[in-house]
Amino acid sequence: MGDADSDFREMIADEWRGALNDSEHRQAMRRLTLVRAAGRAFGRKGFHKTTLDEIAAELSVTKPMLYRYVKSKQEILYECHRIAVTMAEEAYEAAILSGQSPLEQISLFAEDYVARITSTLGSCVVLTEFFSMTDEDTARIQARRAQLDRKLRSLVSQAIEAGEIAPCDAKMAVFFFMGAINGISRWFMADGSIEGPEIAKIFAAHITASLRPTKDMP
Amino acid sequence: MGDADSDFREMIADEWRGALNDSEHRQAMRRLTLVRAAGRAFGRKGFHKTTLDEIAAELSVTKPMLYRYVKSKQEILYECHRIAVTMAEEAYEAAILSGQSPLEQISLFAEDYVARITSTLGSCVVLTEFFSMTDEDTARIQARRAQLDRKLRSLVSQAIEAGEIAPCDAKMAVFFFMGAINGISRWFMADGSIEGPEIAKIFAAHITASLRPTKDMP
DNA sequence: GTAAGGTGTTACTCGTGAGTAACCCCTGGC
DNA sequence: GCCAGGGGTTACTCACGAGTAACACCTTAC
Repeated sequence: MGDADSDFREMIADEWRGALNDSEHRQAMRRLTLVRAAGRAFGRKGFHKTTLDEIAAELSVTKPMLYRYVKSKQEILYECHRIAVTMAEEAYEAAILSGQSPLEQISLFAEDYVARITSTLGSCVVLTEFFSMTDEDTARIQARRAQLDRKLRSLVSQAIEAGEIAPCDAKMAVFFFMGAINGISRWFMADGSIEGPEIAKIFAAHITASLRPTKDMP
Repeated sequence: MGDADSDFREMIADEWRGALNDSEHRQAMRRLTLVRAAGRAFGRKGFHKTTLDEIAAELSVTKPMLYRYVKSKQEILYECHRIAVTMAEEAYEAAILSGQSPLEQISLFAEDYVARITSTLGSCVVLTEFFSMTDEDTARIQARRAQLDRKLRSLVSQAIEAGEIAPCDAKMAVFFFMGAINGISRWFMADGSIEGPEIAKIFAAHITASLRPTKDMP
C-alpha cells in the first residue's frame, strides 16, 4: 500500500465524515462515497476478491454500517455499472447537441466518455465484472448499453452516408471502439503516468482515424 | 438452452468420450476438452457463477471426475488464460517472421490473433476474469502480457520511424488496439451473425487505419 | 475366479464471506 | 437525571460450492 493510496484512503474517509448538513442529503452523499470506494476496490482486486469488510475498513467503519446505505453487495456493483452507463449516455447526448458532423460527434462522444470514466470522481472503474451482477441487473445494464450501441451505429452510418468515412460494418466499428474504451479500466491507475483528459484526446484521435478511409477497407 | 447450444454440448461430450488410444494421450486430450468446455461456460456466465458441477454436467460426468484432470477450479481458469496469451505470442512470432514492414506486421498480428481467439477450437473466451486467478497465476499471465505489450510498442515505434504511421504515444496505441481485441470476447458468440475470420479482417483494417496519420494526432 | 486398475459415483466436510440480531454509547432536549 | 434515537459495534447465522473420502462397477490378464 503506497503513499498515494493511503492519501486516497484518507480523502475518501474525510469525504465520508464530512457533509454534516441535513441527514437526507448526507445519506445520499455517503452512499455515493461508499459506491466510489467500492468501485475503486473492485477495479483493483475484482468484485469477488473484495470483501465488504475491506470496503468498510476503507471508510473506517464496520460492515453492518454499509447496510444503512445499500441493500446488498450486488447493489453496489449495479450502482457502479449504472453510473458508468449513465456517463456514456450523457456523453452521447452532449455530442448530439453539439450540432457537429456525424464523425465529429463520434469523436466528441469518445473524448467526453473517456474523460468521464477516467475522472476519479466518477468511479473510474468497473466495466468488467458484468456477470457478477444479478441476472436482472445485468439485463437492465445490457439493455441500456445495447440501446446506446444502436445509436452509435446510426451515427456511424450517418458518417458513411455523409461521405466522412469509408463504408464499413457499423456494428463492428462500434464494437471496435467501444471495446477499446471499455478496456481502459483494466490498465488505468495501474501507472499514473498519464492523465485522464490526455488519454481521452489520444483515444478520440485513434477512433477518428480508425474510421477514415483506407485502401483495403472491407 | 437453444439447439445450437445443445449441439455444441454433444460435440464436447463426444470429444470427451472419444480418443481412446493410449491413456496418457487421452488424459491430455480430456484435460483440454475440459478446459475448453469450462472456458466456454466462463465466457457465458462468468467464472464465479459457473460451478464445477455444471462443467461436469456439460461433459456428462460428475464433479469428482474433473479432479482427475485438474488440481483446482483456479487451475482451469489459469489454463484458459495461458492458452489465450500463448495464442497472442504465437501470432506475434508469426507476424515477425513474415518479414513485412512494421505496420504490416502489426496488421498481421492483429488478424492472426483475432482469428485464433475466435476459433471455437481455441477456447474463444475469457480474457476477462483476470482477478479470479490466484495472485501467483495473475502475476504469471500479467508478466507475459506485459512483455508482449512491450514488443508491440516497439513495433509501433518502428512503424513511426519508418514513416509508415504518424508519431504517437506507442504505449497508448497498443493499449488502444489490444483493448479493442480483448473486448471481442464480451460480445462474440452472443450473435453468431458473423464469423471469426471476418471479424479478424475488419479489426485488422480498423487497427491499421487507427494508426495512420491524421491532421490532429497528438 | 480373482486380482489389478481404470472409470465413475454418492455422500460427505469445511472455509468463506454475505447478511443480521442484538446490543452500546453519546449527544441533545426537556 | 432520563429518555429518544441516530451512529456505531460485536458476535453471530447460514448458504453455497470447492474439494475429498470412500465405495462400486467393469473389463482384461493370468
